[in-house]
Amino acid sequence: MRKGILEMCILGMAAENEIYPTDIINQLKESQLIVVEGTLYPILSRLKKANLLNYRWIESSAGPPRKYYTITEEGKSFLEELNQNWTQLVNAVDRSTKKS
Amino acid sequence: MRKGILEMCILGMAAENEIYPTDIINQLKESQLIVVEGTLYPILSRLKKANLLNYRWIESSAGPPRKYYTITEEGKSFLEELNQNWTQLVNAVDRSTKKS
DNA sequence: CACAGTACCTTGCATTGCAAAGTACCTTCC
DNA sequence: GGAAGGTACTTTGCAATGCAAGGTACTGTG
Repeated sequence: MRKGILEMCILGMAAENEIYPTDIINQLKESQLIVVEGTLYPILSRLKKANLLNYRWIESSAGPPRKYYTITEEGKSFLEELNQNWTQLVNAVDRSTKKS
Repeated sequence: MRKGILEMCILGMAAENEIYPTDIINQLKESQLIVVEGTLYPILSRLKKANLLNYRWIESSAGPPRKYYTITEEGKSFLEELNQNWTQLVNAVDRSTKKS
């Protein structure tokens, strides 16, 4: 019902820039969405397995290499769907709570 | 994280009118929030057990008696909290998706 | 080489939502 | 008055989601 909110945010980020997990967590935190590793990694694996994301290893200047994720074409259309669902949910909740 | 969206809607309804389950389902459906019995009844039991809702039996003019629910004082403050959480979530998702 | 820092991954649990099936009451109609 | 059908409430078992906690592995520094 209220499925895929985090997926939506993550796919959205990957749609804009090639991005790696720690960065995703930090960006979400900036937006006040606290997400931890144990939440994020399973989502990324799921999205990869579903062909919505791809990744490649890129070496870091300081530290171990990182998995940089990018969105696939399939991911883009799924993202649109999620965006629509989200908008509908917000509207529906709005209607249901603002009803005098 | 995105907890209590349905709870919020249901508590919100009970805060306005004494209401019974089938009515809740219908009103939510009008707002485009599809909720089925298997979802609703456990929530109502939970809210009752947590002292956020009360109910009383009222006989129907046609059919079996109904459980009419009302919100408690405790429920009202919890509802405010849920409303705040919801607003924050909407803002957070908004920030995270509309970036650049 | 030991240590600290960064990054990735897994396991097990609690919560949430749903499909499906079940129980009980009430009215209608023959 | 009893069968049928509608309304209402309830339970069970499953799938998905999010998280805490713990674990592995790579890299630079002293």
